[in-house]
Amino acid sequence: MQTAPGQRVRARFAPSPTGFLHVGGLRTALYNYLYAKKMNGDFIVRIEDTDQARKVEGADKSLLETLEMSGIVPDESFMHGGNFGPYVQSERLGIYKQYCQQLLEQKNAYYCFSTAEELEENRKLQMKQGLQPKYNRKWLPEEMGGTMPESQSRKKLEEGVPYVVRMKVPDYVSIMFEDMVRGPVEFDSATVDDQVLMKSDGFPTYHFASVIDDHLMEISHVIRGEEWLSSMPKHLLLYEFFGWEPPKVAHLPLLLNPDRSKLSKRQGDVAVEDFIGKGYSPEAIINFVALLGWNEGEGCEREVYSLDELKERFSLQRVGKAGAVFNIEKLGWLEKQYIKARSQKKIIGVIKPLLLAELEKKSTDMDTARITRDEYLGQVIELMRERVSFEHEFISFSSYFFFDPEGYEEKAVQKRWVADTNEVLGEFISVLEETVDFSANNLETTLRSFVAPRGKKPAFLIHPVRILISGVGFGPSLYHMLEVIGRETVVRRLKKGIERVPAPGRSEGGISARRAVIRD
RNA sequence: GGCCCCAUGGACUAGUGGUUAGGUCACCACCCUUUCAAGGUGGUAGCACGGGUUCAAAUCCCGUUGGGGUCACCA
Repeated sequence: MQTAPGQRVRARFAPSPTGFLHVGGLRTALYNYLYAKKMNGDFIVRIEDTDQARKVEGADKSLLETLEMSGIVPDESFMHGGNFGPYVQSERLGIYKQYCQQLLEQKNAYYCFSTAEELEENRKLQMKQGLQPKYNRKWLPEEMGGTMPESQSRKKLEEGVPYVVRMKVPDYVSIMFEDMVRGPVEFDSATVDDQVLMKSDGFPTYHFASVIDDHLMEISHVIRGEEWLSSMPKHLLLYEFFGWEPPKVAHLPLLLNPDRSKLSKRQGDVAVEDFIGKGYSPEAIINFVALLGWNEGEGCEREVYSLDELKERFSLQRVGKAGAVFNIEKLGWLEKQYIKARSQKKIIGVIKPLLLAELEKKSTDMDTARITRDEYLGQVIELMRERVSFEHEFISFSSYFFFDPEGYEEKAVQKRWVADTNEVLGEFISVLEETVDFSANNLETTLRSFVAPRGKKPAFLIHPVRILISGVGFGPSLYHMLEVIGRETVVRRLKKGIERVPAPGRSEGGISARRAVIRD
């Protein structure tokens, strides 16, 4: 995809600041960014805040922050309001007004004084007749072929009657263009309504402002969601009115809900921040979203990409046409891949603050004389990294590395305890107390040689020990777990545990009595 | 409803006239194993339908069906 020499690729992401960035927006931003970077071009962000009613305070800032956190950084920003930031349409009102005037003079646009009621009535009537609702041209000024005398129009203007400016769409013109992902697309201008360009509050509509800005900002490629495809004719007509060359366009397939409708809140989380909050990392989200509609093709079986790798490999030709369901199953898998690949140092950086906060709340068993906190954390991470999907699970799933278990998982106890379990366990505790070499290796030998003469299998002890130490029936290799936790804590927990979990049959109440004890 | 877009297993997709239709997630089984994972091996499951064109169609054309988008002084 070569561009003419001297014609720099410039792509843009143009969100409206009405809330948090959602994943569809993130993907649009990402594709724009990737394409620009791939082509050695510029990526810019433009805030489209022309709807004063829907504008949300601070949304622009949060949008930018989320993008930045994901590694998508605009190439241009400029000083306004005392800060550097992206282009903002509400600060460019004069420009739109000026171009609107030009269209008015060229008679490509006209004043429209119709009231909301009139428009509504007209719409209803047309719908009733089975027609596509469109502006009724009978209301046009006389000189534009309508019925409103010029004098009346001028009078209303002078009197300050509210008005909007509409573009005059020519009749029956075929509008064709080449979409970079969809190929040739054709519309008939007869199906295009006289779009409002300037609203009565003096703000431009999206269609008008974005065309002007794309031209003024020398945007070479407009990459946006498919929901904009049907407004292409309006935009193309505007370019023609101004005599400007339109940018190349690519309409991206939509991101879908599980029911295949356009991705929306209601059916689950859509804000990027929601996913971040749940523990998904920006890298995984970017990776995931990049693959929703794009792939390398040619038998490439790769699934994990960093942002830099995407920058290198992305291309618009490899963007698909069909909508893609945003299904988080695969995102979870990706997150796990990233955790496995992440450096220990980086994980410690994230979970150490979490851990310290936890340690504030409860007293810990961590023997800081024996080992430093970071070393200890490092060992825990090493043991747990294959078993967690999120960084925060390092804390929640391995709390027993830091605190005594608060109880013992009932199901596991029932499954692993038999009549003489506690008896054998008691003897084994004494052995552990005497064990100097508390390494995983030696612990394994010790346990095996302890159990063999008693006619038991290692599992006979392994499971109960695990449960008394951790409270749960799953976790890393027992021997390694014991080594990390350390002898003192191990022995203490076992001694305490053996009192709390009586062997079956010993207590009168059987299972229910045991339950009571366990919940103690 | 008008206009526009789309159509490979449950999800994401490879495939551009000749393939036993490939990969990833999920799912199932087995192996490994002290649990849970991870890993390994294998498996269930797909070209929406109907016509053409062609020696040959998932692939090209037409139609049907299905899905989606859009028809605001919202973007």
